[in-house]
Amino acid sequence: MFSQTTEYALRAAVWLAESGAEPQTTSDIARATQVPAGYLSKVLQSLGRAGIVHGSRGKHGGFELAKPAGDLTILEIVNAVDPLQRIHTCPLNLEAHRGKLCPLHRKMDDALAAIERSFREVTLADLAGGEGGVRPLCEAACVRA
Amino acid sequence: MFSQTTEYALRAAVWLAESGAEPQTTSDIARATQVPAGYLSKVLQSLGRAGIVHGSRGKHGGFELAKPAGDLTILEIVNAVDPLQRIHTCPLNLEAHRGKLCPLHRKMDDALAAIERSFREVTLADLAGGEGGVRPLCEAACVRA
DNA sequence: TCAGTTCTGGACATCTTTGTCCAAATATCC
DNA sequence: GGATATTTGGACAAAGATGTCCAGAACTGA
Repeated sequence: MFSQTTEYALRAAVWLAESGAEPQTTSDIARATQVPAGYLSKVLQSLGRAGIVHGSRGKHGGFELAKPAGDLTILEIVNAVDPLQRIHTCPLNLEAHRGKLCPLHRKMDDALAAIERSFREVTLADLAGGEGGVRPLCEAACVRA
Repeated sequence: MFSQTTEYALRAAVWLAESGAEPQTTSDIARATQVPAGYLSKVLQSLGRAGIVHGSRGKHGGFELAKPAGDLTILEIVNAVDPLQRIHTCPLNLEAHRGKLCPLHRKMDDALAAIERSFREVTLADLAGGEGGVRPLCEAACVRA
């Protein structure tokens, strides 16, 4: 349902939100989030191009969030790597009842709209807090190795 | 977000719900729903194995719903071809806080739960009615060629 | 300047999804 | 029984998603 890439991007973003100002190298993040390092590199590049993270090179380089965690929503992360495609017109390419969706696609788009709404309301800061007694990602991962 | 296969399966199911008792051949359905016939054949086979449709061979053969349209939910169709995977445990394979999800995956699973709930409430009969002034699939497709 | 570190971007490998094609099995009609 | 219509299932092809690898650019510290 959610692509692997989306999952990876979110894990990385949450990790960065937790890491505060310290730039995290690709391999740091890979270790913590259990994402294949080579692929994570690609994902971080996407997030970079989308203006969500910022990478700096050389010693003490790495990735940081490009904005405060409270200003970055889950939706932005998702849309950066694998955009949530709303259904605007019936996929059967017909001109009839322009714009208005048939009952099936109306229902499907409603579901997408609900996800969009719910993801727009949550920022990385909300997730990084560890509210509810459970730390972000998973407890053990948060024991920063 | 929803796979091509899911989309195709739903279109076919809605079409069959509209068609009542008349068995529809694969190519009938393919034409009406604009799905590649060869692939649709595979999708219908999946739906058959899941007990959602029933195919009969030979002249006057084709596919029909295996149950009344009012007894088949969207969720059943979706789960037959591309099961909605809830998130039961943190994907980071850690033993910590067994069962309890971290904030990120809690949020993601909530979204999945909402879809599941909403799809469980809608039957093919609901969609086939054409309520709201818009016929199922798309108007033009319903002009049965 | 030099060595070491890290991102960047491209080429490529692998796996999954989507799509095509066809022979065989089964049903109907004459 | 023979001709035709249709599903069934398998093999294969094409495209996309995921994953690997490496050469080069850019930064840091000495």
